[in-house]
Formats: sequence, structure tokens, C-alpha cells
Amino acid sequence: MPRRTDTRALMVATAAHLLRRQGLHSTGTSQILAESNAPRGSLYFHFPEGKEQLAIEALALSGRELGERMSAELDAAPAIGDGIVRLGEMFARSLLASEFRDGCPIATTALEAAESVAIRTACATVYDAWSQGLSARLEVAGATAQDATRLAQLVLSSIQGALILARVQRDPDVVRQVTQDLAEMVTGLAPSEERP
Amino acid sequence: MPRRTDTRALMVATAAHLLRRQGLHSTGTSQILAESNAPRGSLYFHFPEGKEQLAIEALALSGRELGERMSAELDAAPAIGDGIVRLGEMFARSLLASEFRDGCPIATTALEAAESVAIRTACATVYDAWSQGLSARLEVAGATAQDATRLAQLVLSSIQGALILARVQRDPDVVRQVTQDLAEMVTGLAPSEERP
Amino acid sequence: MPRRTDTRALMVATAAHLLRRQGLHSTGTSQILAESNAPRGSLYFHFPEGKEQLAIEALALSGRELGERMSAELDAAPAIGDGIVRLGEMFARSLLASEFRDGCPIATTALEAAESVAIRTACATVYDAWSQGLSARLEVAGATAQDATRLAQLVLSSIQGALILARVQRDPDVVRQVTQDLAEMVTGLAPSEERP
Amino acid sequence: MPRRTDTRALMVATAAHLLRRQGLHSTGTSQILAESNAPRGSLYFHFPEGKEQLAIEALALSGRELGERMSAELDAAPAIGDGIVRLGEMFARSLLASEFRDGCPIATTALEAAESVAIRTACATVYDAWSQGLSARLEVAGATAQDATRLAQLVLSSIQGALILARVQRDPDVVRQVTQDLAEMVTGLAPSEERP
DNA sequence: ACTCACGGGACCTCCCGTTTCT
DNA sequence: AGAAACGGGAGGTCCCGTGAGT
Repeated sequence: MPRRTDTRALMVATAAHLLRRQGLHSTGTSQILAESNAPRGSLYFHFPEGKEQLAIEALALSGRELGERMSAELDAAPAIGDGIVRLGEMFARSLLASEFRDGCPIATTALEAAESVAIRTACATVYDAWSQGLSARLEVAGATAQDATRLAQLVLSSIQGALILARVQRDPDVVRQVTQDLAEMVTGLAPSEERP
Repeated sequence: MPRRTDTRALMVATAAHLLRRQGLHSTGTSQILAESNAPRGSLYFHFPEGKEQLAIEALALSGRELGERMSAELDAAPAIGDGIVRLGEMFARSLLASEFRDGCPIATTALEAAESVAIRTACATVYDAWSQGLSARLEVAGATAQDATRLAQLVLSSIQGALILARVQRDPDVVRQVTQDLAEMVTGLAPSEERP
Repeated sequence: MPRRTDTRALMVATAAHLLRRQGLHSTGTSQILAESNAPRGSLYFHFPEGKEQLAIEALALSGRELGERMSAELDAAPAIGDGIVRLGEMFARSLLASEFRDGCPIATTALEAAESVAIRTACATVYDAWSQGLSARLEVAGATAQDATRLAQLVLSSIQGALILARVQRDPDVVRQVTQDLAEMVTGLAPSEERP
Repeated sequence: MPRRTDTRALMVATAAHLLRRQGLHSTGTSQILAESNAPRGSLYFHFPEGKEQLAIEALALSGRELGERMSAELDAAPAIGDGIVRLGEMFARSLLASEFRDGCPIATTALEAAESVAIRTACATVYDAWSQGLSARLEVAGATAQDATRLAQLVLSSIQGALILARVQRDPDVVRQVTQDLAEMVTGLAPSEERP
């Protein structure tokens, strides 16, 4: 017997997937419903606020999932620099596997939905979380708190931008190059406990 | 009859402005028409292919205009690093002056319009031009051709990404920080004729 | 909630009526909706394929209804010839009662919609059904299978053509004359069981 | 040096061609203009009343041209019955050569444009002319004036209807069968001077 | 004599949200 | 909870006709 949350969760997951590929305005509620095998009415039962509420939850889900994948990649490498390179590889693979449709699951919606405060906030929250994840690992690698924050923003920005360029150029190389450059930049860092 | 190009050019400029702020799907032809004080019929007279053709010309216009502004900023500083910092300042000012609506005039459309090859190509062309502008100045500053290309992509990516983050966080600081970090990175470059 | 078929059926009936009088291109979805007292959204709920799907169902409805009326007229006369004359009378009355607007409910759309295979097929199906109805009765009246088929096509063609002429001339006499001529032609037939 | 009537005549001919294939509502002024290589303004210079005036002239042209072809076919056969069969062959060839697009050049517009008195009249005029051409030859073949008129209407109606059926069935056989049946029907006629 | 550009209405489609009935 | 149907606004496209300008 299907639990009541199943349909709801499926709708969020479907929305997350479509938002990543198409953005907010290209993703109709009808498409979400069709791909979730759910009738129209169910959307407004589970999400009384409608499309926006669903989108916000979808962004949060994408943020969590991709955040975990990013953490896993970073932790899989001994040095932070290698971790960043792995990040680039991961995104490059996503792009190739999806014919350059799967870039950042947040960026498209973030740029489109400038008019909605709620959606903008949801995007900001995800970016903050990712940034903190990066920052924490940069501190462990030897950066001061301040440097870590700055470097995390730089790394995040560069990858975000590279994903845009890669999509329009249909070539994942930018992502790889950028992450390699970033890796070199952070290689100088020493483990924090060994600093004078 | 007004000179034939007036209305047409105004429509392209209006579209460029709206595309930068809202992206493609949030910008209706009606809005473009209304803000251009043009009747419906004129759109399909001047742009037989419709909205897509108008969008492509608008993207090209934005690309040209912003490209020139970027070049001007880069050339206004003695060192390439300072030029990049000026770039960041310029974008930060745009964001503040527009309540964080005016970011990159290409990025939103680039991410939204993945389905349209013509629009994607138009975006790619603009990014290429910008990248080459950066690359040329990096070569003058002493980078090898190969390094210049890589660094240009890194600079462009970082700024693109920082503009996204700045918009959702409603804080232009990321742009400033990122450009400062990039400036440091390129400071080591020496004018090419002085290299060993 | 009203029983599910009401609005839908009303829309088909309205479309059938308008198609008969105006043809496909002169009949806007707005007019169909207005005369059905239905909101826009209902059209694409009940007919996901849009106007074409609605038109096809309307043609089928007209074909069925008029087919039954034709059968009734044919069966109301003892001899097939008299039946054909009754057919002519029926069409003449329709023309007069509608100020020459109600001719054949299929013909206008059939000629207009040459570009749409689906609509053409729908029209062909109706004509086939009518032709077979005629043919069956001609066989009963003594015609061989082959003659019945040919005569049915002749009768159908003549009436179709006469309806066009009657509309443009605003005079139903052509229809009456043609059906009388056709009646004479089939009077020679003897009931099949009495044939040598 | 092109005479001023050249463009005008070309537009009428183009319109006649398109009206035959597509009918009135499917034929935009833009298409006529494009296929005539004429600018928009020229239409209203040569035809101040606009599309309707052009359509009326086009219908008249088609009526004249096809009337002459029909007369030629009728006169090319010794007996009126054979002439009618030739008529059928001619129409069957037109259908086949045009992938069933070229039927009667008047009928589609006649049925579509019920709302316009002027167009309806133009169609009626053409049908009258054709009918009289047929009638005259039937009289020569031995029919009384009254019979000739009736038979002409029957022949015209049958062919008109058969052209509709042939188009939707994508098979020109109806036209051939119908004209053969009509031929048999008029074979009994004797040259008028030999009648008692 | 001819043309560019305007002018805006109407077309079909599709959207998102709601209501009412099972 | 789910499902069917309503409700109407807005989307992009394309139409036909008109004047100001050569």
C-alpha cells in the first residue's frame, strides 16, 4: 500500500529534475503532473501554495542531493585540490550524460525567478549551504576562516559560470579547466594545525 | 515616415534590456512592444521569424555593448589585474543601480533557452567574443597564448557565477571579492617581451 | 459537477452546426465556445488535440445524424426513386429554412481542409457511410452489387453538387430537379428477387 | 519595359491558382503577394477593394479559362456523350497531376464565402456560364430547350459533387464513373433537326 | 506608380488555480 | 485523497488594410 507521501515526494523529485533541465518558466505544472502520473488536483492538495511551493521544495531537494554528492567527491580525495578536480569531473560527466541539459539545478531558476522573493531565498539557501561545505573543507586544508569563505565563493562562482559556458558551447572542457586552475590555487594551503 | 531603422532598433534595444532583467520566457512580445511604443504588426514585419529572431539580435546587441564596456574598463587600468577589478566594480554598480536586476545580459537566456539551437549559438558567440577580448589583453600582459585562453575562461566563468550569487544574495560583494582574487592570480604575469 | 458528457457533447454539436454553415476556417474556437457557453479551458480539457479533434468529432456527428435522416427518408417511400425525391425535398427544405446556409455539413470542410489528412479522412468516412446506405437500398430495389455502388456514387455526387449550385444561386430548385432526374434513372430497377 | 497591367494580371492568376487549391480563407494576401513577387501596397493600388475584389477577378478568370477548356473537350468529341466522358478525363487528370489539389476552382470558395454577396454572385455567374455552355451543346445534340437546361444542371452538379468525393477519397475514379453514367443518359438524344 | 512600415484585431494554444463530486 | 471539469487570462503568431513617404 502506497504511503501518502509517495505521490508528494515523487512530484518534488520530478519537479527538481525538470527545473534543472528547463528552468521554472519552461516547466509547466501539467508536465510535472504528467511525469508524476498524478492528477491536477493532487498538486494543490499537497502544495496549497501551488507551483511556487513545489518549486521551492524541489530546489531544496536538489540542493541537498547535489550538496551530498559534492561533499562525497571532496572527501574522496586526499587533498582539497584533487577534490575540486573531482567536482569538475562530476559536473562534466553530468553534462555529457544528459546532452548538456543537466547543469546546475539551481542556477536557471535563480536567474529566471528574480521576481519571486521566496524562490530567490530558496536558491540563496542552497548556495549558502554549498558554500559552507566548501569553506569547511578549505579550513581543514589550512585556510584561515576568512580565506576559506572567500575561496569557497570563488570556487562556487567559477564552477557555476563554467557550467553556463559549457552548456552553451556544448563542451565540458571549461568545467575541467576551471577546476584544475582552482586546484592549483589552493594547493599551497597547509593543514591548519601545522600552521605557526 | 520615420527613418526605417528607428522602430526596429528600438525594439531590439528594449528586448535586450528586458532579456537581461527577466530572461526570455518572462519577457512577452507584448511587453517588448509596449515599451517600444510599437504596434504588434511591426514585430513580424521587422522580424519575420518572430520572437526568437528578435531575441537573437538583442543578445548580439547586449554582447557588443557590454563587450565594449568591458574592453574600456580593462584598458582604463595600467595592469591587467587592476582592469579585472574595475570589471568587478562595473558589474557591482550595475547590480546596485538596478536593485540586483541587471546581471549578465546573456546568462539567463542562455540557461533558459537550451531547447533553441539558434539562441544557444547566439549566446555562445557572445561568450566567445568576450573571452577573446580578455584573452588578448592577458597575452599583452605576458601570458602565453595557451595560458591566456585558460585564464580568460576562468575569469569569465568566475564573474558569471559571481553575478548569479550576487543576485540571489542581493549583495554585490561576491563580485568584488572574486575579481580581486582573480586580480591577484594574474599579477604575476610579466609583459611578454620581458619574458626569458 | 454536471455529468461529464454534457459540455463536451454540446461543444461537438455546436461545432457541427457551425461547420455546416461556415466551414472550418470561418469557425473560430471562440465562437464555438461562446455558443456552447463553455470556457476556453474546457476545449483543451475535452479535446487535447484542439480544434482539429473537435472538428473531426463534429463531422462524425453530422455524418451520423444526416445519415439517419437520409435513411429515414429513403425508407419512408415505397420505391427507391420516390425515396431519392424525398431526399431532394429534405435538402431543399433545409436550404430554405436556413436562408441557404445549411447545405451539406461535410462538403465545405472537406474542400477547405485539404491540408489535414485527419480531417480529410473523417470526411471520406462519412461519405463512405452515406454511399453504402444508398447502395444497400439500391440493391434491395433490384440493382446488382456493382450497379448499386456506381449508382450510389452518382446519386451522392449529384446531390452534393446540386447543393453547391443551390447555395450560390439561392434557389433550391436544382436540388429538386436533380433528384427527380435521378429518380427516373433508377425507376427501371426491379426488386432483385423478381429478376430472371 | 513591363506594362502596368503585368503585375496586376499576375496577381489575379496567382490568386486564381491558390483559390483553387486552398480556398479563400486559407489563402492569405501575403501568400498571393509573395508568389506574385509584389509588395503589399501594390495589392491595394490595383485592387482598391482589397482581397475580395482580387478574389472576384480570380474566380472570373478561372471560370473563363476552365469554361474554354470544357468547351474544347466537348467539341473535340463527335457525340455529346463522348464529350462528357472527355470532361471527366480532363478533371481526373487535373486531380492526379496535382495530388488531388486541383478540383473545381470555384466550389471551395463558393462554399466558404457564403457571407459575401459579391463573391457568391461571382461564383453563380461562373456556374451559369458553364451551365449554358453545356446546355447549348445538349440542344445541338437534340434535347429540347427545357431538357437541355435540366440536363446541364444535372451534369454540372454530378461533376461538382464527384470532384469533392474524388478529393477526399484521393481517387479520381468517381469522376470517371459519374461522367460515364451521364454519357449513357444523354446517348438517347437525337440531333434536334431530326426530331418530329 | 509604388513601397515601407504601421496598426491593432483575431486566431489557436496553453497556462495555472479552483471547485465540486466520488 | 483522488479525479473531472471549470474558468478565463495570456502567450506567440499572423492576418488584412492603411498612410506617409518616395
